[in-house]
Amino acid sequence: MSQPKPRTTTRDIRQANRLQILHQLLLRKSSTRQELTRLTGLSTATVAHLVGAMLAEGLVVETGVEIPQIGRPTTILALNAAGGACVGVDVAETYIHYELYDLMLTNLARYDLALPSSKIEPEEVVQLIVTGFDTLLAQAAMAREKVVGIGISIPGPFEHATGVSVFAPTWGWANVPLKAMLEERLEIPLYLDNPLKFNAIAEAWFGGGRGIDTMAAVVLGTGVGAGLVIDGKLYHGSSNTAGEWGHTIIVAGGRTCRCGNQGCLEAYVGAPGILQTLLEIDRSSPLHFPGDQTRSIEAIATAAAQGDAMALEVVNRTAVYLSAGLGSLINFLNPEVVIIGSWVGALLVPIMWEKLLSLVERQSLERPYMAARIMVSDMARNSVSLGAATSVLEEYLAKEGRRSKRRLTEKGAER
Amino acid sequence: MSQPKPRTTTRDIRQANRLQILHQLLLRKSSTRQELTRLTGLSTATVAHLVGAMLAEGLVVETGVEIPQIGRPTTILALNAAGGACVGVDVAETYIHYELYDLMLTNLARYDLALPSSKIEPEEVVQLIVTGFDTLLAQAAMAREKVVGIGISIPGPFEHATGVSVFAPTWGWANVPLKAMLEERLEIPLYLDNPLKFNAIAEAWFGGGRGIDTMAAVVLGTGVGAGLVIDGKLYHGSSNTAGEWGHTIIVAGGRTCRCGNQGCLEAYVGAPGILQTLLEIDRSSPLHFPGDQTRSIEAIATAAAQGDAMALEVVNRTAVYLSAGLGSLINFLNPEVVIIGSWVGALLVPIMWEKLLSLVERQSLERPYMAARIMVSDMARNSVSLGAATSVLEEYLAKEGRRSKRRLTEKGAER
DNA sequence: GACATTATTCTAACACTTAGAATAAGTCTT
DNA sequence: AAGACTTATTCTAAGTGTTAGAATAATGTC
Repeated sequence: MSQPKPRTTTRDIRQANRLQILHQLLLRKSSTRQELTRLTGLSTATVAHLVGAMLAEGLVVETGVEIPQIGRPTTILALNAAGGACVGVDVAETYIHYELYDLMLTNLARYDLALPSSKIEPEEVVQLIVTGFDTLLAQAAMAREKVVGIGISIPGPFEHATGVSVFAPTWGWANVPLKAMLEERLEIPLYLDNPLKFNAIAEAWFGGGRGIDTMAAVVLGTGVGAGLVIDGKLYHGSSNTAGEWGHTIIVAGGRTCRCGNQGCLEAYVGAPGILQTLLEIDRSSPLHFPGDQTRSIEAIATAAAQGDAMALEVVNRTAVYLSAGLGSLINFLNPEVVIIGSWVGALLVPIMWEKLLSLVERQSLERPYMAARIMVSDMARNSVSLGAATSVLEEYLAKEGRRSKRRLTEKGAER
Repeated sequence: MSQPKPRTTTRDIRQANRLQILHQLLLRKSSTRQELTRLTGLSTATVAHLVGAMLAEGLVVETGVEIPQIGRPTTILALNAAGGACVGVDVAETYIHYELYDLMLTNLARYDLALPSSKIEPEEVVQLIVTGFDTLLAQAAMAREKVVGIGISIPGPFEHATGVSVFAPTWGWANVPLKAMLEERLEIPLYLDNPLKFNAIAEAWFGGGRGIDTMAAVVLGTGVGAGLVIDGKLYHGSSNTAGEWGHTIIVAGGRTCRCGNQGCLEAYVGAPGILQTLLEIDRSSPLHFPGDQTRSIEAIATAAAQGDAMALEVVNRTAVYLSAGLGSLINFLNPEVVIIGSWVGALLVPIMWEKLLSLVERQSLERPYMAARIMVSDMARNSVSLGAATSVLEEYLAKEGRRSKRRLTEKGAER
């Protein structure tokens, strides 16, 4: 407020309107000027004007006409899917997942790479990203020049202002200037952030958060966290760590969490926490496969579905813990939608659904509970890669006149 | 996003710029066109233009000149404090507090009314607000016509869309159309909300939240809660109940809270919760004055300050609970500032300060903790009444051309 | 071919902000 | 007291937008 903020100008209005149109085209795959007028609330003149500019830019194409019973046919518009490509890379602790998309975010290629469980140096990760990117392009025979940007998800907090990966817990990284390192090798626009944020973006654009203003996209996997969307925008917080819901304390003085604190939600409803609950019930449970979290959680899910008492007990206790966390979240944030995602969520939450809902209802206040629609993510695709690609695409779409500006500069240089 | 939102127009830009100038004038008491240019980042032309309009409207006045060593003197500008008045009313469970302010939010009069501890009907409260308002005006010899609006804080959730007070716990109210009832009696613009929101607004404008984008204003009194400011604006949530932090669960299966749930933060760090902690330590503690919460908490504070072991134990345990709630809040919201307010906060937090900070540090992640400045509120004034008046004043200032528009309408009627 | 209907583009009006020129209001110098 | 200098404020014209309504386009029907 006291800082000399960038001024708001009429250009910002145009930009926002433009992005609104592009959003709709992305979500609906195709549309018409008339429909866009209704959807955006803009005048037909404005829509025609902006669409005209996008057609000239090559960002949008006319894909056909719709002939009505009577009257002039309506031109059908769509994003120029082939006008470029974008990439989402999900760097996790045990793998790197690469996905290539066109400008309508249709998946064109994907590629997986397992990481060794040992410590890994930043340089190695950079190298793997670079070579994996090349492999991905080769797979789809995509020209490098067509890629408008790469979104990269990295574990741990990321600082946008400096481009620094602040802390990657399992690898012991601290303050790695990852963005600069990558920029040196990949001369393409980059967008880095952590998977919670990207998952939330994917849900907001393509999942249960479509058209929703306020949402929490909860991740229930090995780790636990949330990405928050407020007023239709991803909320970063003051140092880009908002949404660290997994370290909400639900049992004062309870289990020790990997963050060093006691009683964190993650220590109860993250995969290792759930397995700990299992072992507390039965130290030698046959559902537990040491060293294989995924298999163990799957075993619990299967057994519970078949009515196994021990598995059900684990699921029920987990529901109690989870509902405490969800209730607090709903009370505090008062979101329209809460979407539960990631693999543990997908495996276990459907089994505990009824119980979970009634527990959340009990553990939250009436009004916020009534306002919140709780759901399990229905995204078929890899939400982190998709969200990463979406972020970089959004940056690309937002900036107008990329091409024409460049042309202008070239003209300027010719003189 | 799919609803036909109101369009953004250039008027909105003007409105925002106007409000920015008025904000600065309100915060600084007086300023100059030059200074406003620097503070807002607008051009001198725009500032002069907007200030010109406000002078014509009578909203701003030139209060003098500042004669520099050299050059043309600078005109000093200020809000036209005497141009109107606004009122903040804080309806609590045991009292109603009325305050009258001028347009620079300088307090002109105040008035208190004790409420009986019995149940009270909506009609009675409406009546008391109306007569109290008259008393307040009489006290300051203020003409009723000069009041531009009344901000009213009521306990429990309030629904802006319908003007309904959803639920006032102690009085057993449910879905009372309070706004309509008041509007019928007071033909003056009204703004209703609950005290958490108004306290946050007061802190954001005049307390530790000045110039801060993201903030949580925590209230530690009989009840516990927070008001959230995000991106410089009060955050309401999807059904205007965001910030219900007091019912965050910190001890799964713990104490029963008055909300019916178990283990809520409020059951541990609200005044009754703290007294329960005291009685758990010593069932017949001399620090406990049955039926007099305030006195009991004061007694604990005094005894702890003098080194009384039992009081210190109560304070320490409270610090442990409170830090769990604060840590979770800081992790989840990642605010720039956390301000602890209300009477229990004022009495006990300074005593536990060092301990509390180190506990919060331990119970939150490093980055969000480092980003958050935690502080005890330093507002001398009644923050709820002030925030209520501020809200209504802001609405008044935001709308341009109130007077001139009215004039136009009158002209229109003359024809 | 005239008419009806719907889509799209064109035109002129209107609402802003703002760079830079012009003007205003002082002090300082001579 | 006139002119130089300095800073504040206003004025002017240009630039960027949106948009209502007129004009035009494209189709089917009679």
